[in-house]
Amino acid sequence: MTRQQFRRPPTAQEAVLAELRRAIISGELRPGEQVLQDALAERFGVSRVPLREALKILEGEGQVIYRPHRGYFVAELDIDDLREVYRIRDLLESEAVRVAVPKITREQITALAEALEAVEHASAAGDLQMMTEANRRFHFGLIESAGMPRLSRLVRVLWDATDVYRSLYYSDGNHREAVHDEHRAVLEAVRLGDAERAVTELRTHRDRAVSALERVLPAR
Amino acid sequence: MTRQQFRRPPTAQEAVLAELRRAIISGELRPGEQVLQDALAERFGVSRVPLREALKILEGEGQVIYRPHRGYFVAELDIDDLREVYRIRDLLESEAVRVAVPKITREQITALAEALEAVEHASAAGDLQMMTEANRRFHFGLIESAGMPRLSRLVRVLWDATDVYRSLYYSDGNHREAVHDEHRAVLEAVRLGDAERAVTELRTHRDRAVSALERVLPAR
DNA sequence: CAATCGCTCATTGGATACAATCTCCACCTC
DNA sequence: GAGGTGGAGATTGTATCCAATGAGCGATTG
Repeated sequence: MTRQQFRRPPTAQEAVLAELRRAIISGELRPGEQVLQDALAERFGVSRVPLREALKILEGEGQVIYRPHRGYFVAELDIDDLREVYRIRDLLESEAVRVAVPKITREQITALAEALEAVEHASAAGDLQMMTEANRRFHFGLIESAGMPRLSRLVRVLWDATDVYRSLYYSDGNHREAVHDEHRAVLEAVRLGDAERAVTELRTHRDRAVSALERVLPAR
Repeated sequence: MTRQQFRRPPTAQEAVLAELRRAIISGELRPGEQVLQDALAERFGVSRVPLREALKILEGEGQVIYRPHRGYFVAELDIDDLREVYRIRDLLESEAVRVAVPKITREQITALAEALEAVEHASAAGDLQMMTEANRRFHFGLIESAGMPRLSRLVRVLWDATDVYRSLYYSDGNHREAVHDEHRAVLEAVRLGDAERAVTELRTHRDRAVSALERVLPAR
């Protein structure tokens, strides 16, 4: 028997947290909007207690802003914020790649290749959700090979903060094409064991996304 | 009238959060120990609800580990963790300094000089608590001059994670002397507008602390 | 005697109820 | 009419109570 993954969320707070993330990424909860606890709790079928605990986690990640006695508000990200997030990602991800490439294993490279293919398949099938997911597998497969758990965690939070914009970027077919080429270039550099090359390719990859988004977003 | 600062914590969770931080830094709550909610809530004179919300914040910062249905445990930091934290600090703080130095103002430099003096006075007076506080003013005065709020926030969390060890380091008079010299070197480089020099001096400053701590900590 | 089962108790998770605070707007004052 | 004042209602903050889960341990069974 292939062990069944049976992943029920063990607590309501975790289930709510997952739902909140989804709602924020999907835009159901819009930037700047107040999170009305009574309404949301009722919608999720839980009381306000687990909802508030989930919100505290999001507060720590900067996804919502907390103002005492006023409540939680979905964080707004302007261009400057986006640039800062991507700049920090550059610093952290470059380090991760420099550490990871020299010690990456065959198996890990295989997993990267698999994720890369999954991205392209999902893209071709027009399944943006699955594409986003596979894209994470690709990038974090590489990053986590560095064996720096705290760094990986920070990068994950930075990705979460800009998830809204990522799907916006992917919705354009030309962007998706560019993404595929860039991924291949990264994987090739990793295969060759050329860390600096991988760092450069990843930087190109990110910079292209930022410039595209800069053209779409409000200037502050 | 010099406007009174009147800083009562507006909510119980914030008061509890501050107390928890203090308790963790001071070692009252020891690494690995379970945070017994009933006991702590009673000790702080609040119910478990605000306590749990404060713990969620600390969970997000990595100061406590949460295991569903089992509770919260004070995070343990071994040498490898310490090295990783300092490596990430290096990446982020170096960036902050490179951005900050070219655009730092006279007033901000004056504030740095003031903080530096406060560190030395507190050190001479043997007031480690005040020294720690002034030390933060010095370092974050510089970092925040970069005008990168998210980066500043990440660095703050990294500092918090190693606060326990920082006081350990300061408790040695020789270390405190070295700290003073290193601070002056940093400030001098900032005054000269030499960002790379400041980055190097800060790296020395950090590296010295890490090596000293490596000699004290358990090897994992 | 080893392994498993099932009970008990300590502890956490969550729902409900109530207290505290903020927002908003009608009203008053000058 | 500008500015301040004082509720009313909405919303958040916290205490209390009960349910759910997990750890420990003795009993049972092969």
